[in-house]
This record gives sequence, C-alpha cells and structure tokens, in this order.
Amino acid sequence: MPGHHSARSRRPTERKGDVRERAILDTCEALLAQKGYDAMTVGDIAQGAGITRGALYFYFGSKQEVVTALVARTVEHLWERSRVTAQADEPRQAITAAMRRTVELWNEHGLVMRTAIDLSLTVPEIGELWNHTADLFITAITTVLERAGVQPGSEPDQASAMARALCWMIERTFYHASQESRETLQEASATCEHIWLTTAGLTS
Amino acid sequence: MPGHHSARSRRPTERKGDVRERAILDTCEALLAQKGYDAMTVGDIAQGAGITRGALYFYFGSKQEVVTALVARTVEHLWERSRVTAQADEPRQAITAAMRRTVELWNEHGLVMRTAIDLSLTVPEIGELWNHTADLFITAITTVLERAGVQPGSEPDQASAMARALCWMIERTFYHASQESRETLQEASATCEHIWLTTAGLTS
DNA sequence: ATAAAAATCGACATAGTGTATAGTTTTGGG
DNA sequence: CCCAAAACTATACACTATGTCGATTTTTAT
Repeated sequence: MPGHHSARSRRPTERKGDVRERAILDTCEALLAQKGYDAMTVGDIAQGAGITRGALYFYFGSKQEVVTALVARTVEHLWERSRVTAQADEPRQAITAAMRRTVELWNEHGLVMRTAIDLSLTVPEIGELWNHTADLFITAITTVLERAGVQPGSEPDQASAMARALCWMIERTFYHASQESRETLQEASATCEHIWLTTAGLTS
Repeated sequence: MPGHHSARSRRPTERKGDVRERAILDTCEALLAQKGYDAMTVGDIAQGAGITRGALYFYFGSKQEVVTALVARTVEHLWERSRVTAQADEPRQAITAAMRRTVELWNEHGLVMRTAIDLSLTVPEIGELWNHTADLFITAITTVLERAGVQPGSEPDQASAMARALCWMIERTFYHASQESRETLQEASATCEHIWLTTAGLTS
C-alpha cells in the first residue's frame, strides 16, 4: 500500500493525490445517491473521478475501502459537530437542542449515514465506526436522562439501557424518514422528541 | 419458469420437488448463519442441498429469489403467529403479551429477520415483505396506545406516529440484541416494554 | 535539471452469476 | 405397467466485476 490518506494527511503542500482522493470520495457519494452501493462499480467511481480502474486501486484497495473512507470522513464530521455544540444543562432544552442538531445532521449526511448503517454488517470497519458513533449518542442521552431524574444504571428501566433503546429508535426512525422528505424528517423528529421527553419523566 | 412454489403449493400429494425446495431454503438459512449473505454462493447452496447449480436454477431464478423465498416463508410464520395470538383488552396485559411474543419470534427467527432487514434496501421484494410486517406491528401498537388513552391521529404526538417510532425502536433494539445472547434480548425486551408503557401513560 | 517518489495505464487472471442445451433418471397418474 | 412430465446431471458459455501486476509517465523536491 503506497500512499495512504492518514500517512499523507498533514503535509506542507497538498499532493495531487490528495485532490484525487477527495474526488474519488465525492464521486462515490454521488454514485451512492444515483445507483446505490450494489449497482455502483469500481469502474464507475474511477470514471467519475477521471481516472482508470487501475489508478483507483493505487488509492484504495477495494470498493469497500472507498466507502469506508467516505463513511470515516462523514462520521468524523459528526463527531466534530457533537464536540463543538454547547451542551445545555436544563434537560428539556438539551433534548430539544439535540433533536434539532440530529435533524440537521440527517439532512446533510443522510445518504452516507444510511449507507453506513446498511454496510455495518458486511464491512466490519464501517460497523465499528458506526458503533462508536452510536455510543457517543447513547452516552449523551444517558447523561440527559440522569440529569432529568432517571435512575442511573444499566438495568432495563435505568438510564443507560433506556438511552440505548432511544438511540436505536431515533436511528431507525430517521433512517426511514430521511428517505422521504424534509417534512417527514421534521415530524419524525417531533415524535422522537416527545417520546424522549416522556421517557425522561418530563411530561409536556 | 417451470415448477414454482406458489403454483405447486397446494397439491394433493407432495411432489419430490417440494422437499428439495425446502431443502434449498433450509440450506440457505444454515449458510446465512455460517458465512452471511455475501460470502454465500449459489454453488454453496446447491451443494448443501445435494444438487448441482443447474438444478437449483430449475427452482429459483437467482440467489436473491432463494433468499426472498426464505424470508417469505419466515414472514408468513410471523403473520400466522400474530393472527392466532389472543389480543388482550387491557393495555398493560396486551403490551406484556406482545413483548413476550416478540422475544419468542426473534429467538426463533432472528437470523432470517436480520437478513430481511439488511436486504430490504437491495431486494425490493424483501423490502415489501418486511414493510408489510412492520405495518402489522405498527397497527397493533397503535390500537394498544389508543386503548390506553393516547389521542388518535397521525400528528407527531398522537398514537399513529408514536406507534411507528416505537416499532422502529423495538426492531432495531432486537436486531442488535438478538446477535448477542438470549439474556441480552430478554433485558432489551424489558427496556422496550418499559418505554412503551411510559409512552402509553401507564407509568409503573 | 534530475532522480526518486507518486500517479497512471492497460493487460491479465480469477470468481461468480445466469443461460443454454442435450441427455438421463425418477415419479406418479391412468 | 407405461409414458409423459418432473427432476435432475454434466458441461459449456457469455458476461460482469473484482483485484493484481509490470511497465510507463508525471510530479515533486532539491
């Protein structure tokens, strides 16, 4: 494996390869939207990026590696966003803020997020990335629940376990809704928020 | 297309082909557990069922058709089970009963159910089967919620929308938990049940 | 300007899918 | 018991996609 992203990522000047690599990922994302993962071939990606198949294999070892890199890029963006966002102390506000942010993320990156979820089983590396992301959310939700008075702990009716279930609810609901329209996503968000609030004991 | 399941399904005597067809689906299920969908080849399935590749194509037109038939078989079993089960009138009992039944279904058919979910995107027919199944559950949950006093309707905080979110929560939670162990699944079930009860306004 | 590193190309080998065909065995209803 | 349909076998083929390789060209740093 010759030149690879992480190894080349912090160079003084930008290599030509860095541009190509980005072009490959961008093309991959576009094709994912057009034809989906299965229908998209390595040749398609290469062509879209303006190079031959052979050249693409200089950058990535396989189709899966390309998509993994794309997911990694997106997911890093999610982490960034989560880290930066201010965490409200008041549970009710925290929940509303979190849901609004989640809607934004799905609106911007829904396609790649759905792809990541779909490939979590088949591509272990993507599975790990997505699991880690989910864990971040679960931890955040747990904190909010505890602050709202839910008993801490991992028993079925305590904060940790409930946060996990809520996380999966949001993931799946958004997964489906983001395929429809922005309005659907917005409504789905409201529903999830309501359930989260109720679960936290903050009956509105 | 020579002999096909649905066309041959209700014959007086059982043809030999019916047995083989079942053998193919059984092998498919076993291989799915061993190596997963992608790694499993048509040749593998044929070999496992004791026939040649050519013979398999006598029964099914493609690998996807085989898996679709397997999903259809399983899903029909789910519908059967749902229809037969008595529906309790009292919401609290209905919820407990539903969750117990769901645990049983995932314990028995978790593998195929997970496969169905994974392939819902790529194989439209499987997607339809699973969607229909989900709709059945959503309807059932809606009924229970309404009976528990949740306002009917499809606005974000009304029964229909909330039932959908709860359904996805259960699906995803069980999807993950059923990969772990029976105990994990049991605990996950308890958590979902608790959230469902809370959402229905039946604080325990 | 030049040599090493990076990037690219095109040919090749491989594996899996689905089709087709020609012939063989099994089976079940009359 | 017999014969037509059903259920195969064996084999070959066309096709598509993947991934590898060595040769060659282009960049980049000095």
